[in-house]
Amino acid sequence: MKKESSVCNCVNIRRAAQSVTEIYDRYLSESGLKIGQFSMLNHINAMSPVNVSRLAEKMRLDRTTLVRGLKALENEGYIIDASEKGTRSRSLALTPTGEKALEKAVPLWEQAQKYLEDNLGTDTLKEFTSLLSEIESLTD
Amino acid sequence: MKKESSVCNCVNIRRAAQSVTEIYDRYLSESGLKIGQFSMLNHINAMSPVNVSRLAEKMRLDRTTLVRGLKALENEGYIIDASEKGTRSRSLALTPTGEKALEKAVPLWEQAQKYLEDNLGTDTLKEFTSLLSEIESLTD
DNA sequence: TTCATAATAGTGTATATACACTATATTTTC
DNA sequence: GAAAATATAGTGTATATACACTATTATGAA
Repeated sequence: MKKESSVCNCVNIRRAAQSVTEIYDRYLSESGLKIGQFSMLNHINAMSPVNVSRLAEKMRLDRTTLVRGLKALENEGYIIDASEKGTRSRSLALTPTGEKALEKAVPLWEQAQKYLEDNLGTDTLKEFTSLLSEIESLTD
Repeated sequence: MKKESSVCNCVNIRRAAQSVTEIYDRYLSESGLKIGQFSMLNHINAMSPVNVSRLAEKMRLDRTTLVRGLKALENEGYIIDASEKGTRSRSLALTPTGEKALEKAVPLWEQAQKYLEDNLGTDTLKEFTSLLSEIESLTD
């Protein structure tokens, strides 16, 4: 009982993205992070201290998407905002707890990356990445 | 100022899926439908009368995802549930309003399909589709 | 220095997605 | 026919995503 692709390219890529998300989340599950949270922590780690707008720009996500995602990370104690009261721009950075979670997650993320590379083949994955980049550029 | 791909394959495909969604939603905007709603209406049209479980299976979406999406379509008067009171299984079908919306949306969706084909090239799009299918099969 | 403009952050609302769980109808089996 | 098993639907909660809008700080110009 083979499942056919949809005729709709949009539905197809959305389903594939969901599958990949599922794979990454499964690998990351031990760390307690979802791939989106891993990505946020990773970027904050590299950019700290960073404000929401710069982070959103770098991650190419809408700023308001990030506002919500960051809230969960703050509640879990993975990040802090070191900006002074009365100032507008935030100063986000990892807490030691956040650093630990990230350290634990990195090798799991690498396993997920390897899984995809092993299953698609290095060259295919490269082509695929290139195509994704091309597609993304359609809406710039 | 070229934007690099992320090293993370998951982030990359999620962004690309978002871009494609944006393209389709823009083409569909005149119809008042989002691509997800278009897809639901399309499937219901082809399968009616249909219950939520069979629809979810066909669309390869979680059933509970659909429950929420269908609510909006019902509120807008695009679909009705013709099942009798006290029964469990639903009997979903388009209303005349839903049919009109779908008819209006189909050519817009075709334009979006064409846009993607024109911009990626027919062969590339075919390869891409095949890759997406392969990726989706990783989580079966 | 004040007032207009920029930058920055956050909320409300909407769609998209799934998992764990509950609730009820339907079917099967003894 | 009653109990067990299965099918079906729905809710609560969580993440992911963006747009329209509001609010407030920071900056630049007159």
